Amino acid sequence: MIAKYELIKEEKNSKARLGKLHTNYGDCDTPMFMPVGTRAALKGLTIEQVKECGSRVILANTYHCWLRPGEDIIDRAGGLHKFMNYDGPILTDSGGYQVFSLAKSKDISEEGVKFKSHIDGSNLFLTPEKSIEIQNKLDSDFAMSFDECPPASASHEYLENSIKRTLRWAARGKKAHNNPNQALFGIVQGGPYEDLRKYSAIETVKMDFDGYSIGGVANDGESKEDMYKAIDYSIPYLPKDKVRYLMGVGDPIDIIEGVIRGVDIFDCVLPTRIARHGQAFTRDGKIHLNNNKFKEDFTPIEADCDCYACKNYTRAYIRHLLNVGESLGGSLLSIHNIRFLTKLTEELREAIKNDNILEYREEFIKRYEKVNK
RNA sequence: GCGUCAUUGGUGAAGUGGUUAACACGCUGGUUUGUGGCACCAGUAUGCAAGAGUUCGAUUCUCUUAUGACGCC
Repeated sequence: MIAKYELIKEEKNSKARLGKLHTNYGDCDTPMFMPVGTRAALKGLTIEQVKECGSRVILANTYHCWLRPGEDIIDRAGGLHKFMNYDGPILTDSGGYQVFSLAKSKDISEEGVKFKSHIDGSNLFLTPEKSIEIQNKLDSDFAMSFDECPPASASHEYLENSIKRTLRWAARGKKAHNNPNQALFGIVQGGPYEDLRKYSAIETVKMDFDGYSIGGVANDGESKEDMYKAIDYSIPYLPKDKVRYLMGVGDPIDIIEGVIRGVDIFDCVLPTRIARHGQAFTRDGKIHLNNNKFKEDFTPIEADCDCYACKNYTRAYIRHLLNVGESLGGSLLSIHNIRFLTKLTEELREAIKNDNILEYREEFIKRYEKVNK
């Protein structure tokens, strides 16, 4: 069975929506945040710890799994779920982002993208068909079309060609797709331009995918305004009965803004990455737990947080772990940060039910940005 | 007791008779948005053992003292 989205309720004062994703591995309430396990692992966490954070879908990366250990090995292991011991839903990225983020030199042609492995420099060639074939074997529940993820600085002219090629790639990928248990998403591109987003969205929807992603946001210093424009210009053309996924976004305020604009699911490396670098999300803004001022702070990261780290450890201890380079520090902070974002989406769902999401946003931002300033 | 050599920031250390004393670690801030990450960026010695002298000018030359290493009675 292919995962299916069910729209439950639309919030009265915004475009926010409450929904449910029915998958082979259980239902997921949306809006939802998905943590990222790039190489079929959430850095530093066991699968039990990830589950305890309240997250449902885990994202794994096609490019990284393709290079190591290789999709055939994962296939023989029984697919990603068995391989990484996760009995919940898994989403795989197409590799399009890696082409953008880690290939120093790349050769984009109609056929696909030629670039060099970040591991050994060997020549790689990724095509829409290849990306889908790998994802089919990985056996994720959600697969992404292979797209071009252009930089935020890309011109209107460049993007116009790029989104058209991405559309052709989407069609090829859809044709190649062959896994009856896997949903396939199309990706809307077009930078911050209304005409391009509209065109990309309409044409992608014509191909009738199982869900729609909004891509190309939050790249290399794109402004918040441009990100919100990208969402606002894409959403109106997406069907209500399909799930909407804003790729790569995970700053708490961006999640709130995304939900209000009609986005259902998000993923981001932010909670785990900043955790490994010593930072924690809190209601009162982001804090640097490796700061000297926490040296003798024997309180939890957040007093009223129900995560494993907050229930059992103090700021001073976590600071110590970070300070001496014990990976447990990053693990505990990852748990807290993932829990923070899943809790945020729980509250957003509640706000949608109560039709007071705009008030929720106001109060959240007021508190979140107060202490930071 | 005598002789030789050393003494530079929190640490390991480069270095020069003349505007801001290299670099590394540490420390202190910050950055991070479909994860190439124990990453990245920035700041961090008004002072070169102490005192005196030579000099226009000394951390760099000279002397004395202190401390240390090695060698000799």
